[in-house]
Formats: sequence, structure tokens, C-alpha cells
Amino acid sequence: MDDSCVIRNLSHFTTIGPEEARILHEFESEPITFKKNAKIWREGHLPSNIYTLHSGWAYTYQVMNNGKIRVLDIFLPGDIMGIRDVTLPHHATTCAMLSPGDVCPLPAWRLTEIFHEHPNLAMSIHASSARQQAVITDRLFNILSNDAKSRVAHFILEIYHRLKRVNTDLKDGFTLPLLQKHISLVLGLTNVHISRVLKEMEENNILKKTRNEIEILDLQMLYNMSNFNTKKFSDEINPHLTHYISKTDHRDTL
Amino acid sequence: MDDSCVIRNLSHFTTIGPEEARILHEFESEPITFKKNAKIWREGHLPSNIYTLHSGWAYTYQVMNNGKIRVLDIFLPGDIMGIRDVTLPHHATTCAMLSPGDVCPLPAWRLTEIFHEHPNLAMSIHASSARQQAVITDRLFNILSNDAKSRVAHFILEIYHRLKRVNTDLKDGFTLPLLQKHISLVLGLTNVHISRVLKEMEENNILKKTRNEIEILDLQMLYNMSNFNTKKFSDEINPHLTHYISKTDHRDTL
DNA sequence: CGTACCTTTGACGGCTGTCAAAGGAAGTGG
DNA sequence: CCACTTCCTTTGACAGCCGTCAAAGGTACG
Repeated sequence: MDDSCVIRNLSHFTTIGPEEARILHEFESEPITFKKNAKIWREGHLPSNIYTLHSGWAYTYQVMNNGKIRVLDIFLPGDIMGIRDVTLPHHATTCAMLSPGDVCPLPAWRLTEIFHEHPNLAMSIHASSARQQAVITDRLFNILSNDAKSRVAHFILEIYHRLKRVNTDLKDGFTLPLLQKHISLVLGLTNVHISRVLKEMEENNILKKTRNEIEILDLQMLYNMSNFNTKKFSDEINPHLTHYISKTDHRDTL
Repeated sequence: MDDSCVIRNLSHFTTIGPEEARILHEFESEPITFKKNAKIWREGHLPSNIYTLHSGWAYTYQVMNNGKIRVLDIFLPGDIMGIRDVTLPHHATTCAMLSPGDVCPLPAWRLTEIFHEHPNLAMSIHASSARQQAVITDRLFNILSNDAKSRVAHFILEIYHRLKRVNTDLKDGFTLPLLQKHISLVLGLTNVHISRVLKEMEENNILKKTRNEIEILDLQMLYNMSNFNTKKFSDEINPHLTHYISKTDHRDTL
């Protein structure tokens, strides 16, 4: 039951009763296996599902008129994908797999039902969405005020913390299916400059990245370089919101 | 009744029945007048309210260890403020007034009740939150891929469209209580460079900004410079989500 | 084994930051 | 209402980070 990465994700925000667990398991029924580079949804299309990423990595991007690509999300196993777009009449981005993996769709109308019938789950989904937004916001801050070296350090720490959150025994060396190209598109730099920065960081024994792996050699230095703020990965929820949630738990069992 | 800017804002996303209107009016009861530069909330504090901005402009920012400031949100009349932070145990930003104005707080626990008792309002609030997020996302894309001139053009258009959304008869000249300093902090540039860009835009008859006003002289040129995408300001909602909402409208009247 | 893609490296240029100083506008107190 | 202070804007000189372009070497994949 609780080997579900989605439950591990959402259970941080509310108590998951048997009824909620049943709903959440629906989030992971009927997984679909996607190949690397397969598209989950396409920019401009009507959102018809939200998705949970069971295994593998994915990302979202926009293609501009001039052909340039801009990357927005990097999704890791356990992430809910598409919750930002689901109220919109058009997907703002295209979503594609970075590595082969399993994805579980949940129809949008089921989300509406969940909002109506399980308000504490609705609040949890909103809370999870707010956490995702906090990651984007933090990356915006990173790009607003840091130079290239600091941006890279900050981004590596973002990924490291997000992985560690659902995989507590993560080592300092781990799989990172992102090419220099992807990192450059996330951070608003060129792949050429990413190459230079990574080379310098390896020479300084801070980290070593190969095509599919990365090893953090000096975690403290990464923190120093990036002014990384770990507080945002707190799973606490605002205590003002918890009173009614317990009241509803009671209701649900009636 | 419907001179409420919050109702004008949220009514885009759902049908507002009399019961919903009653709740929404609570969003605007007991307005508090704030002076320029007054703080609405402070970074690190426990969020205890969400707020609707009835009049005046506000913004959120972070102060870094080195004293640098990073600006995240620019809030206009009618915006809901603090919905992103309300599930978190700490405010990620400080919120301050850019100009004198009226703000109406709504206690966080009331939001929880609304999530439980008015699920279609909950979905509307989530939809409104997603629209705010879309603005931030679009600004991230702007900063990722545009140079200084394009960033400024894009940002002016962002504000112009957001103002026009709640004030349909907005002229090409309007109040803009943002100093060059604020614009530079929003866009990750220096105030010196903003000064240079604005000077050039005025020389090219694109726009003219004074301390408190701005006049758009060549709207089409702004679009051309910025690759601005107007779609995101669509107020349509995903039709997959509307079925249950009408069902609930029915329920609420029982 | 060949092709396509990714990474590395160097040279060069430009956009934007930094620093500094002067002029202007707004706010404050007498 | 004026004087004073503080903050904002403008302008110039200069420097540096990072983008662009190009070519070579490395790696994955069919």
C-alpha cells in the first residue's frame, strides 16, 4: 500500500485515511510505459488528465516562434504532473520523457469529483501544487540574482533535495538523466557555458557530472556558492489549515 | 454587489450564485487602509490570512543575506494575495504596498471551510491561483530567453493586460506606481540599465514612462519586441471541469 | 560501422554590470 | 513656504561575464 510514491508525496500534507488511500491508489492504477522522448501532452491541447510519474524523469517546455526551446518543469518519480495546466483550456507546455518510465493518468473530471467529495485531499493537492510552484519561484529567484556558477550549483541542489525527499537514502552520487543542453535551457544559459562551468566545478572538486550520473564532491561548497534555502522543502503545513481537516476526517467515516 | 473587483476576478471561472456571492463579499468586508511601503506580511512569519487587494498596488520580495532584494509578485487591484503561501508554515516573501490602498484579510481557517463547503469556489480559487502562477511562469520564460529591451517590453505588456482584464476601458496612458528600481528587480537587471532601455524606447516612440505614469505609444511594436503570448490571459476554464460544478450548483440550492 | 548527437575548446564580440558624479524630484521639518 | 535631506534618474567610462561561431573529439545508437 504505502510503497506508492504519490502517497509518500501527498501524505506529507494530510492524514491519509483508508478512503483517501483508495482514491490515491486510483492515481497509480493503469500505468502506461513511455519511451524516452515520448510526449505526455502537447502545448495548446486541451488538458484531459493529470498524471503521476511513477518512474523515470520528464520535463515540460515551450517551442518559440524562432525555434528556441524554454524548459519549465523537471519532474521526478512521485511528482504529480499537469496540475498547473488542468484548469486552463490549453496546455501551456509540452511534456516529454527524459528517460523511459511509467506514467499514470487521472481524468480531469475525476479531479473535480475529488475536489467535491474529498476536500482534505483537495487541500493536499493544492498544497502539493504550491510546493511545485515554490520550486519554480525559487528557480526564478536563482536566475534573477545569480551568475552562471551559482545557478548551476543551485539547480543541482534543487534536484538533490527533491530526490532526497522521496528517497531518503540517496547517495552523493546519483543518476541524472539531464544533458548539458537541458541544464542550459532550464537556467537560461548556453550549453557551451554549462560545459565551461561544469569543467571548472570538477577541477575544483565540487562535483563531477558524466552523461547520466552526477557525483557531489563538496556539498557545503554548493550551499555556499548558491545561497540555497532549504526551508522551502519543509513538509510542514500551515497549522491554521489543519483544524477543519481533522473535522472532515471524522465526517468521512460517517 | 458586482462592483466587487474580487467577484469580477473570480466570476470568470465559475458561475457565482447567491451563496457564493455571500462568501465572496466576505473577502471584501472590513477593508484596512495601508500607507505606501506598509507591510502586509513578513517573510518567515506564519501565514494567517489571505488578502484581497481592493485598491492600490502591492509587491512581494525577498531580502538576501547580502542585502540584495528580489521581487516576485506585482499585485494589482482585484488580485488575491497570499494564496501561494497559505499552505506553507512560513511566508516565503514579504509583501508591501507600492502605493496607498485598501486590503481585506480573510482568515486562513475560513479558506479551509470554503474548501469544504463550497467546492466550486475552491476550484475557482485554485484556478485563480493557477492564473497567477501562469504570470510568474511567463515572466520566468521572459527572463530565460529575452534580452533587456524585450524583457521590459514584455513586462509592460504583462501589466497592461492584467490591468485591462479588470478595467476594460484602460487607456494607453495609465498610472504605473513602479520606479525603475522596481522594474529592475522584477526583471533581474540594474536600475541603470532600465534607465538606458526606457530612454531608448522613448526615443523610438514606443513608450514614455514618467515617475508615476506610463504611456504606450506603439503597442504593436511592444508585441513584436517581446513575443508576448496573449493566450494565457484567457479566462476560459477547462470544459472537463465544468460538469460537476453545475451539479454542485444544484446541490447548493437544495 | 556509420551517423547523429553531445561535449569540449578557442577566439572574439557585445550586452549588461559596476562605479561615480551630477541633476532632478519628492518628502520633511522648521 | 522655504530649506534641507533623501531618494530617484541620467550619463559616461570601463570591465567582464557570457553568447556566438566554428571545429574537433567523444559517445550513443541503429
